[in-house]
Amino acid sequence: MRSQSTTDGGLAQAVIRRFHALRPLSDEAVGALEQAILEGLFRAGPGEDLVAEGDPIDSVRIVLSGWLYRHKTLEDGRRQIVNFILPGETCDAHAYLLSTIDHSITTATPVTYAEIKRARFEKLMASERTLAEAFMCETLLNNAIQREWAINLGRRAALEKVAHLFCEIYERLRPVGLVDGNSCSFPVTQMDLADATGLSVVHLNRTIQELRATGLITLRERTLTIADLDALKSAALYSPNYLQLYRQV
Amino acid sequence: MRSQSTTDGGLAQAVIRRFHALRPLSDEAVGALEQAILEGLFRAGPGEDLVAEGDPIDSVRIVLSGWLYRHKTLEDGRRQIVNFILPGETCDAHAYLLSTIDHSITTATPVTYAEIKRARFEKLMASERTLAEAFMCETLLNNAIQREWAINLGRRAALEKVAHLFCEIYERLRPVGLVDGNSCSFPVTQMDLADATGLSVVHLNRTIQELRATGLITLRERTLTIADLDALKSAALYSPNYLQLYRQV
DNA sequence: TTCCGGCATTTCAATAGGTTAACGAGCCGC
DNA sequence: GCGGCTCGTTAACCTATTGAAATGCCGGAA
Repeated sequence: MRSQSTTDGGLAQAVIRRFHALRPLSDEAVGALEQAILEGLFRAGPGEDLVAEGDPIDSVRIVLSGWLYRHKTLEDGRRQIVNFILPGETCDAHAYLLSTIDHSITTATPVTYAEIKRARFEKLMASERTLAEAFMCETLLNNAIQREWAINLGRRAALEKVAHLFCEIYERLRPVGLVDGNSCSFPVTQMDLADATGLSVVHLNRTIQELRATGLITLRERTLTIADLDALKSAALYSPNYLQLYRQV
Repeated sequence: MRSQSTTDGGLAQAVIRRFHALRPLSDEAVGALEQAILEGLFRAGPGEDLVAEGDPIDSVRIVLSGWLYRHKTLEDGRRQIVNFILPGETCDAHAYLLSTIDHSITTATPVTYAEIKRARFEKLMASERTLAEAFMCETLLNNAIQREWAINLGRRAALEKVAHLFCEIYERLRPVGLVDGNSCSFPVTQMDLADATGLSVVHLNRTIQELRATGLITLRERTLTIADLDALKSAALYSPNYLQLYRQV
């Protein structure tokens, strides 16, 4: 199912815009990145493992369209989604330095991505300073998000967890132009959502009902609509600090 | 209380050994790092904030002795410790790229650390390739640990959580020579432990009693002793993959 | 059209973990 | 030596969340 693709579709533009928001890029950097992306386009269907825990890594992937998630599984099957990877985001900016990877990456939807081989990537980093900084910021941002997930999983109540996740995803989709008014695509099952928030499917479902009942959100046909973002944020005890990198957007 | 220090004490050696385990360092890199460390030694007492959420950052800190923790707090006071920082580890390898930091860093014990100013650090990175890679690995390892904490907080049961934390800390102290047989220093209060595992203090206490009762651990006078590491790991559903960087130790 | 599998939903009983409160030990300043 | 702190511990009670199981919906394959 995974296949090389030759279509472009201007998708690279959104990626570049987001990178630019992370860190100002020089014109040369933009050109070089764009070229590298267009040279290695691939597609994958939904439910495919791009990376499995324990794999060695030798390239960097940038997502042009579609959702993926990082996850880990315990021996007995309990699964935790530790993060989502959204369009414009990077899978493993420097992970080739590690011998093997500690988690799996699976597509939640059909995905288009660009793959840059390690050697090529390192050359890019060496020649384009602003690009190297942008990828560094990408990694740091990832880190910050991961920390916020820790407090989400450890200290927030069920309703707050789910509300917080909705707020975060919405804010992360914004800089790539994937929010439309107060709604955005939200193509994951409730089982995935449960595994991302550390809840059981049953309780996650109840929690979503509750969010619907209070009129905070609508979630239907894979589309999330947030009636009142401020109200949702307040219900989630959401603090925007950790996504500050996007401030320039 | 925070004060510049001029004592050396050979502490830098442990740091260097650990870095070397992360990534092989050239002799020049070792020398340069050692010098940078010795030029900026500081001390802090217990319970001091080295970094507060929202601060701008303009230096890198390497811990020579003592424990710290990263934490975030919700408006209503709920707190989550998102990670510990142990001797030999680095506070914020590249964080100066971000405008402000998303979490606080507080000392749990008296701490000795080296502070390297941004300009100095960047020069080091530019001139010593192996050192730059080592710091990169440090950041990636941090990331991996953070992901493991996500599954710990989201999917493990109380006993597993605490057991897992014990295993992880033990394994992280090992490469810096801070484990002595089957025990190591463990200088944090049960309240801290509760905030690290996402439990209430009361339940954390109950859980520790249980671990004691089953003979898996002893925790007395700030010292943790692990009777049977394999048994503890198995109780924790511990998988060592995510700390693989230390494999060479 | 029919069957099937994935997904959302609901119900109900069971429980892991939270909350509140109280007590004792050790330690510090006075 | 006396309060007043922090920290660990225990008890009793309570609830948020889990787990198992059944139902209905929908879209795809035959």
